[in-house]
Amino acid sequence: MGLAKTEMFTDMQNEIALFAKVFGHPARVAILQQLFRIDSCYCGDLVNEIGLAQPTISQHLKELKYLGLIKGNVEGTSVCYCINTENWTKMKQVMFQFLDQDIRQEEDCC
Amino acid sequence: MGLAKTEMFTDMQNEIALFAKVFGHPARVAILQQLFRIDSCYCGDLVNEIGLAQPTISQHLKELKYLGLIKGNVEGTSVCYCINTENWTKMKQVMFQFLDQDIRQEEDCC
DNA sequence: AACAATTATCGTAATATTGCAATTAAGTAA
DNA sequence: TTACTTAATTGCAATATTACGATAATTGTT
Repeated sequence: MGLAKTEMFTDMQNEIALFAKVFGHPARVAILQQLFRIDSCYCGDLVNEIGLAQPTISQHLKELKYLGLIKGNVEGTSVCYCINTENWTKMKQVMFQFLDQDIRQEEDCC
Repeated sequence: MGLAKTEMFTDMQNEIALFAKVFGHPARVAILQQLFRIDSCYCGDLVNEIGLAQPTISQHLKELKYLGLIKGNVEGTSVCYCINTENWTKMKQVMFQFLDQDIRQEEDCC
């Protein structure tokens, strides 16, 4: 199939999966780390830094933008990308709630 | 292609992506939530609870087990699955470090 | 206008993922 | 042994993802 049956799951479960999926490729992880690290965040800089072809980087940026985790600001012929800190914080709350499920559990059940 | 060029990225970036990828499907999110929630965690219970076919659940369990996030204990003809709390904690440290990159950043850069 | 620089989009090939029917494997019970 | 229960594996079809060459779109420059 290759198609997740999203209608079987809760909105929260689907939201967690969507955020996780976008982090599920090392190029997007690298892009985000780079955006956090540097001030100048032009698309071309990311292409040079990461080493994938320009259309590939552009495609990854599109996915990150679609989820609202980054913003793109046109500056002349370049586009300055950066983290959307407000949405990043919201995403963190969702992911932390999921990852912190173990706070009460002390032992493995089997 | 469909093939991530993992050799271009750091071990940490690939590790983050691997963990994230396994959370990138709502069925696996649901399985993990169920394992945290209930004590009896037989494979059959998960099949009934989640509503996907048994081979599909079994396949998702295999991926979670491969990453060390769950353990499977054979009990007669059943298999009792549960969270591997030690590895879950280690995974959390990796993911938290990635997600918490914004703690110093106050404003969007553009 | 013509050209250059930068990024987005399109099209396509290769690979990965998802889901399940059918089957197999492994244990239990009669 | 035979029958039953439960879970893993196999095989396959449908869809998704990744990567990039070619091209288009946009803006700036001369």
